[in-house]
Amino acid sequence: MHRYRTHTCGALREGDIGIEARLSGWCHRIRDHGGVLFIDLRDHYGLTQVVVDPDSPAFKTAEMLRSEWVIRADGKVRRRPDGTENPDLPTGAVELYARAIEVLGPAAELPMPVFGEQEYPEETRLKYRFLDLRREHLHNNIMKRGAIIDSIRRRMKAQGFFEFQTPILTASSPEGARDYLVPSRLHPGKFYALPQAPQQFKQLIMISGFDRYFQIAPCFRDEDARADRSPGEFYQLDIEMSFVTQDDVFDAVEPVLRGVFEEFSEGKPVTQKFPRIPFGEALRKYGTDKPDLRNPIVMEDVSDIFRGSGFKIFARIIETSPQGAVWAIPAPGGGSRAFCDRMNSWAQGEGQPGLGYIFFVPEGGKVLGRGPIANNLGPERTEALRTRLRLKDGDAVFFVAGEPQNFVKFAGPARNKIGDELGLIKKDRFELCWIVDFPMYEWNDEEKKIDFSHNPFSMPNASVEEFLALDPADKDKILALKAIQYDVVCNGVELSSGAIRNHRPEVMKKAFAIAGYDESVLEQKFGGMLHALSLGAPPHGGIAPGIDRIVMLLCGEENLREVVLFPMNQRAEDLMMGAPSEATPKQLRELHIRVVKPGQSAS
RNA sequence: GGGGGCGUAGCUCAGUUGGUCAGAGCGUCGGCCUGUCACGCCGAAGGUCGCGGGUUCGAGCCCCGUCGCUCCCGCCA
Repeated sequence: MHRYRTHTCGALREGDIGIEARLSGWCHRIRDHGGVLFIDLRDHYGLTQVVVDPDSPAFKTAEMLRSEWVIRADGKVRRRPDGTENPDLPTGAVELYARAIEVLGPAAELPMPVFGEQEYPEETRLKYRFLDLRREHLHNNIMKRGAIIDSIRRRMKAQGFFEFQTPILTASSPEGARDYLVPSRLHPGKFYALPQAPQQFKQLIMISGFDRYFQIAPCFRDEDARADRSPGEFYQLDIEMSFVTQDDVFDAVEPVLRGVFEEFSEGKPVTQKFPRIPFGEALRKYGTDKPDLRNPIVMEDVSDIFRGSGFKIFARIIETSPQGAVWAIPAPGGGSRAFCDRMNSWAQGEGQPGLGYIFFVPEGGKVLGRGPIANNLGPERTEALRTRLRLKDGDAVFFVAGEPQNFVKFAGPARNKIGDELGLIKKDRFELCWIVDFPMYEWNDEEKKIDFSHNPFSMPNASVEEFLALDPADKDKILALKAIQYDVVCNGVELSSGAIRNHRPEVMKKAFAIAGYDESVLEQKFGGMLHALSLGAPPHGGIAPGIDRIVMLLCGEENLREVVLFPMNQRAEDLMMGAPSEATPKQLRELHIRVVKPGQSAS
């Protein structure tokens, strides 16, 4: 007989009745009836009930056992007595009638229980992550994560992609995040950077003559966390292809994403053909470049209705500012003063002056708009609004006004809030889309200069000749320029960003010049890359969907920590391992490093 | 760096206008219990009400500061 087990705790069935079995696992739950004692023995595979009678030689040991002790139990598999079967358990028809129990790993009193679903503070859960991971919920999430990654690999390989490994100790990459630095022992005063993404490497792999690269790649960024953004490190499905257009990238990636979502969505519908929404349209309709398409609300510009109207606040905004506009957020079913007032106070809580509204009620066979805006706007214009937005009695419409570039930051959340409050969001589905035609540049109003809008390594959507001919002074033309860059969005979560790369050194130099960077800056920071591009680079492009976010969505979680094995807390600390920690003087000496803490003097 | 929310037993939380307000459930420990599977019953331990200061005859409750957790903004694909 094996030292520890003949079966796992999820294995025994009716067909095993009568055999001698040996199980090892954790004491999940112990029920002591004085005479007879039940132990739910748990391992990775499942749960089996172990029964110990007073006349069993194991009884004395069994009485000492506590939750989460690791034991080995030997005995005969027998049918549970009539009426005591547990249909909720795959092993529920049988039990192990214990003859011998060996304690393999006793447990001190637990800081948090494994049994049960009681919520525990994040801090405790992270410090004792191994206990939390024993719990069914997290355990399942992590296993699902592994299965999702397996599926992604399988799908990528089936499409002719090949997995490469890229360095972890490297130099800074083109993304704009803060780097994690690693001091060099051999080169005093010099540092490696951990890759923010294998961006330059994957491009170099294409320049090296390979094709269809992918990697489940660790990425390191020293930036602050969010619920959907891990501090420090995360994983991307990093992809790059040569001789491709944007359509080729979409054709390669869309089936992988759709396939993996369908495989793990547990029956929830998944978008079959991802719509392609231009960046500008996304802002206009949804107020964000990562729209949640489960929310049916589509905003509309209704400036013309307010222009010169009796509602002076909006009329004046449209008159006085060349960009001034009024957008309508239709709210089907929101047609009550109580709801509109509630949204108004929500807006004020968000730091807005308020959220204007009209709500529609039936009166004398007609539908009338109510509220201060309707009163000032007059019945004709109110009716024009209502028909344009296809609203009926019992509905409402909210307004955001000002310059769109300023109010979209509020309009998007308002659309989400209204959709959420009114129950309009079709949960239980995965709505994916591409966001395309990102602007290449944007205006930096603080520094009064043109900046890269996103990744400076994207190809501008113009011919080489056109682009090189751009006059840096022609601000409007430059700001109207699009990059061949795209995002994938699912349920309002940005999964990924990608681009056709700028593989022409002269275009790259021009692109940086427009953003005000001297050629020497480019040479200094990306000289290696530039040089590589000048020695025969294929047109290439790719994308890098966030693995953690995909898993989070498919597990139905709101926080990445629920799908990462050993996550750090929001302040980028590993409470279990105690990272970061101070280095010893010897380590620092070898690295030629002297630590100056905030408030200390360098001397 | 900034803003919001939270902080009472190991955990989840209650605690009224400032006046028996140091409480419940779960967990832990002890006792009883031969068919439970959220076992049941009895009992016990467990608290600087995050910390510091202030107002008050009196503070878990009000005020100021501070720390921690969390969500968001900045930042970041």
